[in-house]
Amino acid sequence: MPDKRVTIKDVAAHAGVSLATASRALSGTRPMSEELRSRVMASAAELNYQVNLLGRALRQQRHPVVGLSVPDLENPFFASLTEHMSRTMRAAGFELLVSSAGGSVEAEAEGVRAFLGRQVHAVVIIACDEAQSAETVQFASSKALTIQFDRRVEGAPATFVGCDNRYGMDLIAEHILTTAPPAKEVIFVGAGAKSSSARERLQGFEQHFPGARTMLGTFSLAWGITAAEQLIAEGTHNATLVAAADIIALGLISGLRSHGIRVPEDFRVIGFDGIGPAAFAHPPLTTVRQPVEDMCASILDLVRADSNDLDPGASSPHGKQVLHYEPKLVCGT
Amino acid sequence: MPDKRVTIKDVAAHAGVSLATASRALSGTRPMSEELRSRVMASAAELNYQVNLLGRALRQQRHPVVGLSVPDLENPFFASLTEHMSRTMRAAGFELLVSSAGGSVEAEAEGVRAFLGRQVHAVVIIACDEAQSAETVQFASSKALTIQFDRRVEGAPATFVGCDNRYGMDLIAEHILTTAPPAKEVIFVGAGAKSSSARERLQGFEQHFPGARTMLGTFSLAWGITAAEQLIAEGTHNATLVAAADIIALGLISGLRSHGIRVPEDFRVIGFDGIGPAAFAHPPLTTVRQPVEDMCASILDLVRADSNDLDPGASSPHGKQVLHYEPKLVCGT
DNA sequence: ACCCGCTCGGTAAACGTTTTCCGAGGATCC
DNA sequence: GGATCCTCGGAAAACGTTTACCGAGCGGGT
Repeated sequence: MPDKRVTIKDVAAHAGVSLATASRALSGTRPMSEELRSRVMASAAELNYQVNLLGRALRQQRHPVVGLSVPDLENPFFASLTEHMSRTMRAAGFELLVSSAGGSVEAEAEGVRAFLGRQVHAVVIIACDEAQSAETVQFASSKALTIQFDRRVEGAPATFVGCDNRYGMDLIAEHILTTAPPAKEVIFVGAGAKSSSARERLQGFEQHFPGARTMLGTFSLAWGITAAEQLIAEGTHNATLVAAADIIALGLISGLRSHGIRVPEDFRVIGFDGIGPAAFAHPPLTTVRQPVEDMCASILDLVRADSNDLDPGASSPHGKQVLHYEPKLVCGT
Repeated sequence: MPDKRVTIKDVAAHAGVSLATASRALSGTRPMSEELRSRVMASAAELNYQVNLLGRALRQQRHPVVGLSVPDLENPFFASLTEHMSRTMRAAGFELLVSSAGGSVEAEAEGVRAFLGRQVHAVVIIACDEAQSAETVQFASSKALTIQFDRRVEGAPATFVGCDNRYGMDLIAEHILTTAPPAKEVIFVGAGAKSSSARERLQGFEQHFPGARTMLGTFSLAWGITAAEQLIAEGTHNATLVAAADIIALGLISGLRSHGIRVPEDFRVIGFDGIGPAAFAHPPLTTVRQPVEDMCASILDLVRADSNDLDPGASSPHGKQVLHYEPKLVCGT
């Protein structure tokens, strides 16, 4: 049985002061006599008052909220990113609005529109589709500070924050070449070119292993399993599998092991991302871990910088900017 | 370079009509001459106008938004629930606000307060802690329609939607007794009693296997692995392991297999929840699947019913209500 | 000719805040 | 004792909408 709505007007009346005084007492905007302040506070507590953030945001013309659009929460990497963003933003006094596109470009667009309609301070978007999400990113950029995260789309004037996928592949290649017999075949199990990360990881791999075999599917457990079965069906006995994401790598391992194949003795599997389950696998998956905390902190910095951007022109240019973070190799075996 | 803010006033001026007309043209509240309407629409498009939902919500005194508080997005079951809720609510015209507590009761409380401050239409909460979250649920109930999801707390006047954990355990027990040699030891690997689901599943198990061994940890992959190693260290060779959640079951399997133990030949593992990766495991994990879609639909119904609750007294009582949904057995092996 | 009712545009109030401006009262300084 | 400054409370405007109310125009029924 929800209360009747109680507004600051009720609090003011109950405490016998004006609206202005009540507002100042509650928000501490201006110093005031201790006696009055505590009287207002007491009234607020008694009436179970809670500020209406909509009214506040409307009046103040700012809304300490950032919207995060992710392609799909069922992907543990994105779920983890969301969790980290939530923590980071909350600690800095920003609320996080999350919208999952569920893989649909339309849902993504709708989610971002809802963010903008709610006057979010910034939009952080992990684009669904390198091509089709461009319009949405463009639109968001025209309305609010927009930051692309993890996946980049072409030609949008929005700062990008993500990890250096090429460098990650350098690390993986170096690891393979220094620890494995080069005679072993190296196969890339990646994802189709719908996202910049899929593309960059593939390109990074091809640069180090020109002519090597590549198998492309989606960023999912299911694809890893399918790829494993395909390899087994073909009679491949022994190889180093480089997965474009941990979730694929886990699928590969599951698929291989369920057919009695030993990992890492027969097949070696290497991942990318550094999600939690990878570390818990036995033996732990060798992967390159994205510095998620650093990237979130970087996004927070961008948001904060824009917050203080009340003197236009005096701060960082609003143009495109690319912030790459270096992943680190995490050796499991 | 974000636009100057463009309001409906600008659109009205540009189209040469009054605010009221502009508003009516855009929202279609009242029929009007086609010529005027299209002129307003054209102006809005040209100016790249987008409605300010804060102003609208303030005026209309309703905000088609529901807030969802989850304990931890890194748990794939909750991530999946979130994904489903997002889809369900979006399709019905409600926006979903997500807050992850990251396991912290304080963060949970803060998130819910933020929801309420934003005048959400309803709060859906998966409580972090059966005891400590009670206050938060109570508070939410006093301010808005509040629905407890999956985990219940004591004595809060909020409707509960979740699956029938006892019945799920009935299904599992029946499955075990009809398909396995009863001589095999049955062990429960669950989670501590911080949540109603952990408790109910444990109690359901104990009812069917009185005196059987129970090991309690957390709802996590790590705990599954730890438990597996503990069993191996103790020299257990052969048993049926009933996990309180798929995520624990997957940890068990991973832990067992990495020591060369065959599943399901040596150890049989059964899960609970029906998350995606369980189905993709090889062989697929036997588990009971929670009817997530039905539960989300049920929540939507509750939210909608309350939406139409403009004639107070004529509709469903706002009192406590418990909606149990029956999970279904999904046989992997 | 008159009135009724309908259509459709505008004016202004309202939603819950914050904040600017004003003014009353008191202290301080010459 | 007056001028000046500071402190602190209140009245009212503003944020961007929607919507209740009003009124003008007009067609049609008696």
